[in-house]
Amino acid sequence: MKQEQIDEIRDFNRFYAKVIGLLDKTFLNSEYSLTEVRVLLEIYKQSGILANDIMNSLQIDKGYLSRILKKFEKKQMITKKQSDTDRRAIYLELTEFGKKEFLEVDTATNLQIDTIFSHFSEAEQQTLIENMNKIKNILQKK
Amino acid sequence: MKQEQIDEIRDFNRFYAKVIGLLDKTFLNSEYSLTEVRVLLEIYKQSGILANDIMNSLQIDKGYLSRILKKFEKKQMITKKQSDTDRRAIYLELTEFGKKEFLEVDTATNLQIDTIFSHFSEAEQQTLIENMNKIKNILQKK
DNA sequence: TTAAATAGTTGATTTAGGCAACTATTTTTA
DNA sequence: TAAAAATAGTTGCCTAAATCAACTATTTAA
Repeated sequence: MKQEQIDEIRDFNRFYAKVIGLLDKTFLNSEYSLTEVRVLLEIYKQSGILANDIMNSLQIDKGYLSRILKKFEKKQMITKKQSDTDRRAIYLELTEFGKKEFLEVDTATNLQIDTIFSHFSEAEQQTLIENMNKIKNILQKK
Repeated sequence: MKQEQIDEIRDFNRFYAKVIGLLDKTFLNSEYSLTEVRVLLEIYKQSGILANDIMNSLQIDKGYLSRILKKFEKKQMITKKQSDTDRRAIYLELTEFGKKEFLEVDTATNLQIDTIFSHFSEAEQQTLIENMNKIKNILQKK
Protein backbone atom coordinates (compact mmCIF):
# COMPACT_ATOMS: atom_id res chain seq x y z
CA MET A 1 0.00 0.00 0.00
CA LYS A 2 1.29 3.43 -0.95
CA GLN A 3 2.05 5.99 1.71
CA GLU A 4 -0.29 8.39 -0.03
CA GLN A 5 -3.17 5.99 0.34
CA ILE A 6 -2.38 5.39 3.98
CA ASP A 7 -2.36 9.14 4.51
CA GLU A 8 -5.75 9.48 2.87
CA ILE A 9 -7.22 6.82 5.11
CA ARG A 10 -5.71 8.35 8.21
CA ASP A 11 -6.98 11.71 7.12
CA PHE A 12 -10.50 10.35 6.77
CA ASN A 13 -10.23 8.66 10.13
CA ARG A 14 -9.25 11.87 11.84
CA PHE A 15 -11.99 13.70 10.01
CA TYR A 16 -14.70 11.20 10.79
CA ALA A 17 -13.60 10.86 14.39
CA LYS A 18 -14.45 14.52 14.72
CA VAL A 19 -17.88 13.97 13.17
CA ILE A 20 -18.59 11.15 15.58
CA GLY A 21 -17.26 13.18 18.48
CA LEU A 22 -19.59 15.98 17.56
CA LEU A 23 -22.57 13.67 17.43
CA ASP A 24 -21.64 12.09 20.74
CA LYS A 25 -22.00 15.42 22.45
CA THR A 26 -25.74 14.77 22.46
CA PHE A 27 -25.19 12.14 25.07
CA LEU A 28 -23.11 14.44 27.14
CA ASN A 29 -26.14 16.66 27.54
CA SER A 30 -28.32 13.73 28.46
CA GLU A 31 -28.30 12.05 31.82
CA TYR A 32 -26.47 9.06 30.37
CA SER A 33 -22.95 8.62 29.15
CA LEU A 34 -22.16 7.27 25.72
CA THR A 35 -21.30 3.88 27.13
CA GLU A 36 -24.48 3.78 29.18
CA VAL A 37 -26.56 4.47 26.10
CA ARG A 38 -24.75 1.71 24.25
CA VAL A 39 -25.57 -0.67 27.07
CA LEU A 40 -29.21 0.38 26.99
CA LEU A 41 -29.25 -0.20 23.24
CA GLU A 42 -27.91 -3.70 23.66
CA ILE A 43 -30.62 -4.61 26.15
CA TYR A 44 -33.23 -2.90 24.00
CA LYS A 45 -32.15 -4.82 20.91
CA GLN A 46 -32.01 -8.11 22.71
CA SER A 47 -34.19 -8.39 25.76
CA GLY A 48 -32.90 -11.02 28.17
CA ILE A 49 -29.29 -10.51 27.15
CA LEU A 50 -26.58 -11.41 29.64
CA ALA A 51 -24.07 -8.96 31.08
CA ASN A 52 -21.41 -11.19 29.65
CA ASP A 53 -22.76 -10.78 26.12
CA ILE A 54 -22.80 -7.01 26.50
CA MET A 55 -19.28 -7.16 27.79
CA ASN A 56 -18.16 -9.03 24.70
CA SER A 57 -20.03 -7.03 22.12
CA LEU A 58 -19.17 -3.63 23.55
CA GLN A 59 -15.74 -4.67 24.77
CA ILE A 60 -16.05 -3.04 28.14
CA ASP A 61 -14.67 -4.08 31.49
CA LYS A 62 -16.98 -6.31 33.45
CA GLY A 63 -16.52 -4.40 36.68
CA TYR A 64 -17.41 -1.19 34.93
CA LEU A 65 -20.41 -2.82 33.29
CA SER A 66 -21.55 -4.26 36.57
CA ARG A 67 -21.64 -0.77 38.05
CA ILE A 68 -23.55 0.63 35.10
CA LEU A 69 -26.13 -2.12 35.43
CA LYS A 70 -26.37 -1.50 39.15
CA LYS A 71 -27.12 2.13 38.47
CA PHE A 72 -29.81 1.14 35.95
CA GLU A 73 -31.34 -1.26 38.43
CA LYS A 74 -31.37 1.33 41.14
CA LYS A 75 -33.17 3.73 38.81
CA GLN A 76 -35.57 0.91 37.97
CA MET A 77 -34.65 0.95 34.31
CA ILE A 78 -33.82 -2.74 34.13
CA THR A 79 -34.79 -5.96 35.83
CA LYS A 80 -32.39 -8.80 36.57
CA LYS A 81 -33.54 -12.39 36.52
CA GLN A 82 -31.29 -15.24 37.52
CA SER A 83 -31.08 -18.01 34.95
CA ASP A 84 -32.50 -21.39 36.00
CA THR A 85 -29.94 -23.36 34.05
CA ASP A 86 -26.91 -21.35 35.14
CA ARG A 87 -27.32 -19.56 38.40
CA ARG A 88 -24.28 -17.40 37.78
CA ALA A 89 -25.93 -15.84 34.75
CA ILE A 90 -28.47 -13.03 34.97
CA TYR A 91 -30.98 -12.10 32.28
CA LEU A 92 -31.37 -8.38 31.74
CA GLU A 93 -34.52 -6.65 30.59
CA LEU A 94 -35.59 -3.05 30.25
CA THR A 95 -38.54 -1.90 32.32
CA GLU A 96 -41.12 0.35 30.70
CA PHE A 97 -39.31 3.27 32.26
CA GLY A 98 -36.00 1.98 30.93
CA LYS A 99 -37.44 1.77 27.43
CA LYS A 100 -38.82 5.25 27.75
CA GLU A 101 -35.48 6.63 28.81
CA PHE A 102 -33.66 4.85 26.03
CA LEU A 103 -36.13 5.93 23.38
CA GLU A 104 -35.82 9.52 24.47
CA VAL A 105 -32.11 9.50 23.82
CA ASP A 106 -32.65 7.53 20.65
CA THR A 107 -35.15 10.05 19.35
CA ALA A 108 -32.86 12.92 20.21
CA THR A 109 -30.10 11.21 18.25
CA ASN A 110 -32.36 10.77 15.23
CA LEU A 111 -33.29 14.41 15.38
CA GLN A 112 -29.67 15.41 15.62
CA ILE A 113 -28.72 13.35 12.57
CA ASP A 114 -31.66 14.75 10.69
CA THR A 115 -30.71 18.31 11.61
CA ILE A 116 -27.10 17.95 10.58
CA PHE A 117 -27.77 16.14 7.33
CA SER A 118 -30.63 18.35 6.27
CA HIS A 119 -27.98 20.92 5.43
CA PHE A 120 -27.25 18.87 2.36
CA SER A 121 -29.32 18.31 -0.75
CA GLU A 122 -31.22 15.09 -1.16
CA ALA A 123 -28.81 14.02 -3.84
CA GLU A 124 -25.89 14.63 -1.53
CA GLN A 125 -27.60 12.76 1.29
CA GLN A 126 -28.12 9.86 -1.04
CA THR A 127 -24.48 9.94 -2.09
CA LEU A 128 -23.32 10.04 1.49
CA ILE A 129 -25.39 7.04 2.43
CA GLU A 130 -24.31 5.07 -0.61
CA ASN A 131 -20.67 5.74 0.12
CA MET A 132 -21.11 4.83 3.76
CA ASN A 133 -22.72 1.55 2.84
CA LYS A 134 -20.01 0.81 0.34
CA ILE A 135 -17.29 1.33 2.92
CA LYS A 136 -19.10 -0.72 5.49
CA ASN A 137 -19.72 -3.58 3.09
CA ILE A 138 -16.12 -3.83 2.08
CA LEU A 139 -14.73 -3.54 5.58
CA GLN A 140 -17.19 -6.04 6.94
CA LYS A 141 -16.03 -8.71 4.55
CA LYS A 142 -12.86 -9.43 6.43
CA MET B 1 -35.14 12.73 5.89
CA LYS B 2 -36.53 9.22 6.04
CA GLN B 3 -36.10 7.13 9.16
CA GLU B 4 -34.45 4.45 7.09
CA GLN B 5 -31.77 6.85 5.94
CA ILE B 6 -31.18 8.06 9.46
CA ASP B 7 -30.80 4.47 10.56
CA GLU B 8 -28.25 3.81 7.85
CA ILE B 9 -26.19 6.80 8.88
CA ARG B 10 -26.33 5.84 12.53
CA ASP B 11 -25.41 2.32 11.63
CA PHE B 12 -22.39 3.53 9.74
CA ASN B 13 -21.40 5.79 12.62
CA ARG B 14 -21.53 2.94 15.09
CA PHE B 15 -19.64 0.75 12.70
CA TYR B 16 -16.96 3.25 11.94
CA ALA B 17 -16.60 4.28 15.57
CA LYS B 18 -15.52 0.70 16.18
CA VAL B 19 -13.00 0.86 13.37
CA ILE B 20 -11.55 4.05 14.77
CA GLY B 21 -11.58 2.63 18.26
CA LEU B 22 -9.67 -0.38 17.04
CA LEU B 23 -7.06 1.79 15.38
CA ASP B 24 -6.74 3.98 18.45
CA LYS B 25 -5.62 0.97 20.43
CA THR B 26 -2.21 1.53 18.90
CA PHE B 27 -1.91 4.62 21.02
CA LEU B 28 -3.11 2.80 24.06
CA ASN B 29 -0.21 0.42 23.75
CA SER B 30 2.17 3.30 23.32
CA GLU B 31 3.24 5.47 26.18
CA TYR B 32 1.09 8.31 24.93
CA SER B 33 -2.61 8.93 24.97
CA LEU B 34 -4.55 9.74 21.83
CA THR B 35 -4.68 13.42 22.77
CA GLU B 36 -0.99 13.50 23.51
CA VAL B 37 -0.20 12.08 20.10
CA ARG B 38 -2.44 14.67 18.50
CA VAL B 39 -0.54 17.39 20.32
CA LEU B 40 2.76 15.95 19.17
CA LEU B 41 1.45 15.87 15.62
CA GLU B 42 0.53 19.54 15.77
CA ILE B 43 4.00 20.53 16.93
CA TYR B 44 5.57 18.21 14.37
CA LYS B 45 3.52 19.70 11.54
CA GLN B 46 4.22 23.24 12.60
CA SER B 47 7.35 23.75 14.59
CA GLY B 48 7.17 26.86 16.74
CA ILE B 49 3.41 26.61 17.15
CA LEU B 50 1.84 28.24 20.20
CA ALA B 51 -0.08 26.36 22.87
CA ASN B 52 -2.97 28.62 22.04
CA ASP B 53 -3.03 27.46 18.42
CA ILE B 54 -3.03 23.83 19.49
CA MET B 55 -5.84 24.61 21.88
CA ASN B 56 -7.91 26.03 19.07
CA SER B 57 -7.21 23.42 16.46
CA LEU B 58 -7.65 20.43 18.75
CA GLN B 59 -10.34 22.03 20.86
CA ILE B 60 -8.90 20.99 24.16
CA ASP B 61 -8.91 22.74 27.49
CA LYS B 62 -5.93 25.01 28.02
CA GLY B 63 -5.30 23.73 31.53
CA TYR B 64 -5.23 20.18 30.27
CA LEU B 65 -2.97 21.15 27.39
CA SER B 66 -0.64 22.99 29.72
CA ARG B 67 -0.20 19.84 31.75
CA ILE B 68 0.45 17.73 28.67
CA LEU B 69 3.10 20.19 27.52
CA LYS B 70 4.63 20.18 30.96
CA LYS B 71 4.92 16.41 30.78
CA PHE B 72 6.56 16.64 27.36
CA GLU B 73 9.00 19.24 28.60
CA LYS B 74 9.89 17.14 31.60
CA LYS B 75 10.61 14.21 29.30
CA GLN B 76 12.66 16.54 27.14
CA MET B 77 10.47 16.01 24.11
CA ILE B 78 9.81 19.68 23.51
CA THR B 79 11.49 22.99 24.11
CA LYS B 80 9.67 26.17 25.05
CA LYS B 81 10.91 29.56 23.90
CA GLN B 82 9.31 32.78 24.99
CA SER B 83 8.33 35.08 22.15
CA ASP B 84 10.19 38.37 21.92
CA THR B 85 7.21 40.28 20.62
CA ASP B 86 4.65 38.89 23.06
CA ARG B 87 6.13 37.67 26.26
CA ARG B 88 2.98 35.79 27.21
CA ALA B 89 3.35 33.52 24.20
CA ILE B 90 5.65 30.52 24.09
CA TYR B 91 6.95 28.85 20.95
CA LEU B 92 6.93 25.07 21.04
CA GLU B 93 9.37 22.82 19.25
CA LEU B 94 10.06 19.11 19.28
CA THR B 95 13.50 18.02 20.36
CA GLU B 96 15.21 15.23 18.42
CA PHE B 97 13.96 12.83 21.05
CA GLY B 98 10.45 14.25 20.73
CA LYS B 99 10.52 13.75 16.97
CA LYS B 100 11.78 10.22 17.46
CA GLU B 101 8.99 9.42 19.87
CA PHE B 102 6.35 10.91 17.61
CA LEU B 103 7.63 9.17 14.50
CA GLU B 104 7.60 5.86 16.29
CA VAL B 105 3.90 6.16 16.99
CA ASP B 106 3.30 7.55 13.53
CA THR B 107 5.09 4.67 11.89
CA ALA B 108 3.24 2.17 14.01
CA THR B 109 -0.02 3.74 12.91
CA ASN B 110 0.95 3.55 9.25
CA LEU B 111 1.90 -0.06 9.67
CA GLN B 112 -1.35 -0.80 11.39
CA ILE B 113 -3.41 0.81 8.62
CA ASP B 114 -1.37 -1.04 6.05
CA THR B 115 -1.87 -4.34 7.86
CA ILE B 116 -5.60 -3.95 8.17
CA PHE B 117 -6.20 -2.74 4.65
CA SER B 118 -3.91 -5.21 2.99
CA HIS B 119 -6.61 -7.77 3.64
CA PHE B 120 -8.47 -6.23 0.74
CA SER B 121 -7.74 -6.26 -2.94
CA GLU B 122 -6.21 -3.21 -4.55
CA ALA B 123 -9.50 -2.49 -6.27
CA GLU B 124 -11.30 -2.61 -2.96
CA GLN B 125 -8.71 -0.39 -1.35
CA GLN B 126 -9.18 2.10 -4.14
CA THR B 127 -12.94 1.98 -3.73
CA LEU B 128 -12.64 2.50 0.01
CA ILE B 129 -10.47 5.55 -0.43
CA GLU B 130 -12.68 7.02 -3.11
CA ASN B 131 -15.74 6.61 -0.96
CA MET B 132 -13.98 8.10 2.03
CA ASN B 133 -12.94 11.13 0.03
CA LYS B 134 -16.43 11.54 -1.33
CA ILE B 135 -17.95 11.56 2.15
CA LYS B 136 -15.34 13.94 3.44
CA ASN B 137 -15.81 16.34 0.54
CA ILE B 138 -19.54 16.52 0.98
CA LEU B 139 -19.46 16.86 4.75
CA GLN B 140 -16.76 19.49 4.62
CA LYS B 141 -18.87 21.75 2.45
CA LYS B 142 -21.13 22.84 5.28
C1' DT C 1 -13.57 -34.99 43.38
C1' DT C 2 -10.57 -31.70 42.60
C1' DA C 3 -8.95 -28.14 39.51
C1' DA C 4 -9.95 -24.84 36.20
C1' DA C 5 -13.04 -21.86 34.06
C1' DT C 6 -16.87 -18.63 34.06
C1' DA C 7 -20.51 -14.84 35.56
C1' DG C 8 -20.78 -11.29 38.11
C1' DT C 9 -19.51 -7.97 42.25
C1' DT C 10 -16.71 -4.93 44.85
C1' DG C 11 -12.77 -2.00 46.30
C1' DA C 12 -8.96 0.67 45.13
C1' DT C 13 -6.81 3.34 41.85
C1' DT C 14 -5.65 5.84 37.51
C1' DT C 15 -6.64 8.86 33.86
C1' DA C 16 -8.99 12.22 31.06
C1' DG C 17 -10.81 16.29 31.10
C1' DG C 18 -13.49 20.48 32.79
C1' DC C 19 -13.75 24.62 35.47
C1' DA C 20 -12.31 28.54 37.86
C1' DA C 21 -8.97 31.39 39.93
C1' DC C 22 -4.61 33.18 39.29
C1' DT C 23 -0.13 35.66 37.19
C1' DA C 24 1.84 38.17 33.76
C1' DT C 25 1.43 40.47 29.93
C1' DT C 26 -0.70 43.15 25.96
C1' DT C 27 -4.44 45.79 23.83
C1' DT C 28 -8.27 48.81 24.02
C1' DT C 29 -10.71 52.65 25.45
C1' DA C 30 -12.10 56.66 27.84
C1' DT D 1 -1.88 57.99 29.41
C1' DA D 2 -4.16 55.57 33.05
C1' DA D 3 -7.57 52.30 33.84
C1' DA D 4 -10.13 48.43 32.00
C1' DA D 5 -10.52 44.53 29.21
C1' DA D 6 -8.57 40.88 26.79
C1' DT D 7 -5.16 37.25 26.12
C1' DA D 8 -1.43 33.31 27.02
C1' DG D 9 -0.41 30.25 29.99
C1' DT D 10 -0.27 27.87 34.88
C1' DT D 11 -2.19 25.79 38.82
C1' DG D 12 -5.53 23.75 42.13
C1' DC D 13 -9.60 21.41 42.70
C1' DC D 14 -12.82 18.25 41.25
C1' DT D 15 -15.65 14.61 38.74
C1' DA D 16 -16.69 10.88 35.63
C1' DA D 17 -14.86 7.21 32.96
C1' DA D 18 -12.43 3.32 32.99
C1' DT D 19 -8.96 -0.24 34.51
C1' DC D 20 -7.22 -3.79 37.58
C1' DA D 21 -7.18 -7.16 40.90
C1' DA D 22 -9.27 -9.72 44.42
C1' DC D 23 -13.35 -11.89 45.67
C1' DT D 24 -17.94 -15.04 45.72
C1' DA D 25 -20.67 -18.34 43.69
C1' DT D 26 -21.34 -21.58 40.38
C1' DT D 27 -20.41 -24.67 36.50
C1' DT D 28 -17.39 -27.58 33.59
C1' DA D 29 -13.39 -30.38 32.71
C1' DA D 30 -9.68 -33.43 34.18
